[in-house]
Amino acid sequence: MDSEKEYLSNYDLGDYDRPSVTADVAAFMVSNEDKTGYRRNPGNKLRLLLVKRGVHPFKDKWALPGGFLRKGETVEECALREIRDETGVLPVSIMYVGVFSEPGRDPRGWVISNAYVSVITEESVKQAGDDASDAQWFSVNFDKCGEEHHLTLSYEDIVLKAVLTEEKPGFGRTKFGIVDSGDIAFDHASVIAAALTALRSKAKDFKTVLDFLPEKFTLTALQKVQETVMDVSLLPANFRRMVSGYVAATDEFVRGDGHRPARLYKRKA
Amino acid sequence: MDSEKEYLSNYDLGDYDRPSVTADVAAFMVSNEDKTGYRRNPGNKLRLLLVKRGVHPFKDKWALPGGFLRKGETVEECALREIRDETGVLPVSIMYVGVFSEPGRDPRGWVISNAYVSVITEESVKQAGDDASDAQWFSVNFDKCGEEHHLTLSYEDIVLKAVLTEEKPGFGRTKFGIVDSGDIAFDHASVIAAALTALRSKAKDFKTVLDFLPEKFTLTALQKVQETVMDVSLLPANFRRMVSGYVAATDEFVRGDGHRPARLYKRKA
DNA sequence: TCAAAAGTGTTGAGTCTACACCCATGT
DNA sequence: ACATGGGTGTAGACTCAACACTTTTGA
Repeated sequence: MDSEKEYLSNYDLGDYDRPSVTADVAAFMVSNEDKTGYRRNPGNKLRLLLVKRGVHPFKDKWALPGGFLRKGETVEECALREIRDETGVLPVSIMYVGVFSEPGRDPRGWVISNAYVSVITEESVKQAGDDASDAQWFSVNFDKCGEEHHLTLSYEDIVLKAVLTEEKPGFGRTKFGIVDSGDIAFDHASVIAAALTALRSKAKDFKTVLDFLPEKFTLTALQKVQETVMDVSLLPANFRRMVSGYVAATDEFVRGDGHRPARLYKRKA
Repeated sequence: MDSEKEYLSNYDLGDYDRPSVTADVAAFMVSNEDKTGYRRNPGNKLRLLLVKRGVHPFKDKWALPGGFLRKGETVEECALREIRDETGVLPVSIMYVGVFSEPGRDPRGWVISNAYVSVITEESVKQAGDDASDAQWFSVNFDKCGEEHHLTLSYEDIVLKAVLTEEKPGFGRTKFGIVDSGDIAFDHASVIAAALTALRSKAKDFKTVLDFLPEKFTLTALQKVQETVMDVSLLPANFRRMVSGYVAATDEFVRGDGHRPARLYKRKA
């Protein structure tokens, strides 16, 4: 058959040079920090999962969890597999960020990376247990100082400080150029910046914010999460009204905090 | 040196099976159709560039322009190269849509595709000339009928009708499943739907709409473009006020249309 | 003169922000 | 008693859709 012959002769994909493809995941969590005052509410911290590389290149540097795409799976399935292998939990939600294909971004050769943002609840991380000491949740700070963006990731005495520049490639999309990678492996400082920017943009929608929280939660907890992720400050009165369409009240309360008990809410159907 | 040895021995990318990577571009244009009435403004049509495949698979079917990623270029550079080769013009803007990696989406083997949306002015297309008869601008209709989405692409007597379902993969992102590909090659019906959805979402921003227009334009032309892209109807009075922050008036006017001359505007600095 | 489109003004409905205020609790 | 957070009410600012209206032209 002519069509079959031509198909096989003209479209042997083996003729072409092919890149390696990876999925890298920026997995975020909002952690309750210890109370500071004797009846103050706990502060929250935005945390990001990094793994210490055990092999070259970038041996002993910190990197986003990720790995090579396997035949028979989608890029998203690859991302989910990688994050499950690192944390033992399946993320509540996962969102595509973009593709990173600049030549030379990986010293091993021609590697293009697909970045994802993932949101994980603190609860499920605690349940899964923290077996691997080469995977840690770093607290995140990302601020704009003039033209430069400063990304600071810290875990105990480890502090990674990256300096980035914002590049507007014509369309709405924002890319980040690396001025100083701050000892973060590959171009992952740039990937983290893009992922966090995408997450902050999505976190204007309460549905995204709800993915950070367990089944039942107080409205103040919800507010603190949005404030932490987006790095803003909100008035409680207005926050409650805005969120009211997304949550349903339960008849349970949280007592014992030295003030009026807070009602627990859950996601609306 | 130990690190160098380990580097080379452990990270030979040739050990792994690798996919072929492509960039496909949904290039949109807004065309001025012939006037209907004797002093009516022209209607606009949203058009999409498709190319007729000359080889198997999907020989003689219509597909998005695109091609394989080459070593040493980014995915975006690949997309720009492909669209330039098909149209002879460089798009005003190009936006990343997403990655398509479902196994089996390409009968030639393991191929993952990166989709882009691109916006091209009618002017520049006319200048470049329409040499290749295997590349044509199809008018686009994309409507939601109950649960189904109908994508209709037509050029002269050629009509491609695809039927799609909307899949919400948890996050805000929308994916489209193919019920009937309507003789569109590969999974490009799904890619087109995703690209158009992304474009419509971006077209709420006037900066995106301005990319469809030449340097100087009337506010009514601008309004028609937004209405065409987003498939909505707007009140002129309100549109003018909303857009006023994005445009600057010139002292030129368009005369000879049987009504009051319209002032020409340009993009604001 | 008249239809068509260009362009301006205004009104009322709704939304958002900031603030004032009361409630309930554990120490 | 009182600090603390939970929770409600509301006045003023602001935004926006709808509509009324005037202007300018070519046929």
